[in-house]
Amino acid sequence: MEVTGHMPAQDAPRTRSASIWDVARVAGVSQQTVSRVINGKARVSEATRARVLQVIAELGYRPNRLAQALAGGPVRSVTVLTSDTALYGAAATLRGMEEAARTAGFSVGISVLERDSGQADIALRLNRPGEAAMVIAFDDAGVRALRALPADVPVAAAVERQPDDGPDDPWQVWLDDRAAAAHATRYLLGLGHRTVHYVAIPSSTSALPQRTQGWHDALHAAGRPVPEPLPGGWSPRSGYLAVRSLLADRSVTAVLCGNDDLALGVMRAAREAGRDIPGDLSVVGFDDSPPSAYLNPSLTTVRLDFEGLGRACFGLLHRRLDPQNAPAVPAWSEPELIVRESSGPAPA
Amino acid sequence: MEVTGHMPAQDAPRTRSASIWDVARVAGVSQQTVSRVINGKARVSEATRARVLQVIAELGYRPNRLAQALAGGPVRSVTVLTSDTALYGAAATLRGMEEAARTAGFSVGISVLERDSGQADIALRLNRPGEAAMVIAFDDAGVRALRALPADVPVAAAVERQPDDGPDDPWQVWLDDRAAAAHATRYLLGLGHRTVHYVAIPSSTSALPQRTQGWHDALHAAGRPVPEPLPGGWSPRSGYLAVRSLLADRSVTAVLCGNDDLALGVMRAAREAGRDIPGDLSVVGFDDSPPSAYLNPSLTTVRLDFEGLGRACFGLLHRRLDPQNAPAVPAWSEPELIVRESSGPAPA
DNA sequence: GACTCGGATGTTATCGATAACTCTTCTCTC
DNA sequence: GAGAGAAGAGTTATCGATAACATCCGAGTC
Repeated sequence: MEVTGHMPAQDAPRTRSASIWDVARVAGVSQQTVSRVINGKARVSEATRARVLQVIAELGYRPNRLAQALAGGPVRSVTVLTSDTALYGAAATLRGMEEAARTAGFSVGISVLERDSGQADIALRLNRPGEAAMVIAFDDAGVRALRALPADVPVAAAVERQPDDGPDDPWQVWLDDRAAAAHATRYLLGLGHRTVHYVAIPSSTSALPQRTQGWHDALHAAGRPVPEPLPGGWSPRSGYLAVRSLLADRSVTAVLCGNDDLALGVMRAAREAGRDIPGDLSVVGFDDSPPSAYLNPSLTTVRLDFEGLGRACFGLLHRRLDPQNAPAVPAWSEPELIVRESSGPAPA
Repeated sequence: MEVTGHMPAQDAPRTRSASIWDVARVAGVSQQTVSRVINGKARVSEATRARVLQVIAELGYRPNRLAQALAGGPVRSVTVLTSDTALYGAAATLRGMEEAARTAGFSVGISVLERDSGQADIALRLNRPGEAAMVIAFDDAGVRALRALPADVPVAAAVERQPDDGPDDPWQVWLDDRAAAAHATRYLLGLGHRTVHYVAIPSSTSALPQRTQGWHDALHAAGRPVPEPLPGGWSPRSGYLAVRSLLADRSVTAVLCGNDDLALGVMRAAREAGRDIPGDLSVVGFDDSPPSAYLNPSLTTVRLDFEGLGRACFGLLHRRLDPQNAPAVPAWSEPELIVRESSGPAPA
């Protein structure tokens, strides 16, 4: 049997909670007045407001969000579209979004994008046409979802790439991982490494990803040889496979990885190849995921403020939905290189 | 043809997507008939059904979930209440729940419980009174939320503890980590360790947690000394702090940890204490979180099927909501000890 | 042929809210 | 003192669906 709401009042359990009508009846006013009190939009006399608020408290009344939304009330719910939440970046961004949204009184929906999810069903993931959405578009699936969203959906997105081509989309936030990658690369060069190899995460665009670009620029600017980037996936295993054959070459002394998981795989490959870290080989990751400080050796990595990014993304959406009242978009931290044990001077 | 009553506005903006009325008008039937076709509950002639379906396709009509829910339609949305999703167990369970729910056509809401969130506001996290919920109750906050939910909320929960006291709640799923902890303990004893120390995760109940219990039982049954469990938190740091002073004692040769993060901290403490793993000290974790296979040394741990648990939890909820049509609750895997490099024979 | 029966549909009420409009009162000008 | 404004509160329409009830009509029964 399905759960229905159309129960006759007689034998309905008393559990059904108070509606705006109940409040109105008890308070001796019209339900519209109750609505006014709730929303604080229109003017209500102080006496009436107090009475209504008291009745609301007594009855434990709480507005039905569905009804509010249906009636065209202010948007108070967001759906987050994200791909694989097993990845640290996406998961942390989601946490930031959820926290900010919840704090602002929004309810948060979540819908995970399959790698092969078609564009057609994206809109179906929203509870109603025009519902607000946030997209975590760090990978291809996310970017496609963002593109596939109908134009009438108010959306804000956390994206991987700094859009330096095409018109700026004011409803996007990103981390400057291009500068961060360049910084990490210069750090390694500064330790005396002749060049730096790079294991890349999958790109979300056809263009050169920002991290790859930053790494490339730094090498180029320093006049160092630029090796071919090694294509990796998201997992430790893919990092392991990407560098396994490379590490036999002792001239490879520094590896920058597109994320910490790749670095984990690279460190294992190094162990198996008999390379000492950081004596023989320096490894630097990206993300500063929770385990990285406790790895053996602990991982030098670029800390990325995904949670802050997520909060900012919601802040942006909030302003888009309600420019008048939404608070300023919170700032998030710049990427920061965290130096730990896995990196050191180039071998003599 | 004349339609009375709920006639949609003539001059509605074109941007608004099709409603059931639009479909009805184009198909030349009443909106109730469209509703019948959508829900397939009542009988509709084959010709009419075909025509309506065609119009639905043409107009790209999709039912508004909010309106359906408000009108008392079948429940098609769930809110997941969970505490800190930064923890692997909760995050993986959430993934399983989301996947299963999405596959079944449910929309998924998520609300993260703060450590100190009061009981009063739990019901406020649901979009309407009586909305379905799932609770990830692996810790104290989750358990309290589960208790605080009003009785009229259809809920299923993933809990930490096997309820062997009190009446069985048929709407709960759990992993048998008691048996798993016992198994892991026996494994270590079998390697020749005199006893096994245990670093505990925080308890979700006042009673002895299942993992602690299983560890205790195994030691007791083998007639070994039972050391005091070491209270840990959830983080690597807490594991590090919990055992730092202990490891000076060379008679401590085996440590079982309540989760992999604790194990990570324990391994670092061991490194600093100059203890070799697994030569001097065996470390076993719990969860089989993604990095554990790539740690140095790779971590022996108990694999827990959190995703399967999450899927099962949704399956249970689905059956609760719709006993007639919901598919069978999917099975999930038993805990399994994954032996890797971090454990070995007791030192001579 | 009147009557019942049940399948196929249409009509109306309802869910719980908001928006737009209306209706009273007062107060303030001139 | 009459009309303009504005505050405070009520009425009605509407959002997009489902449930309950009403209606229509052809087939079978006696």
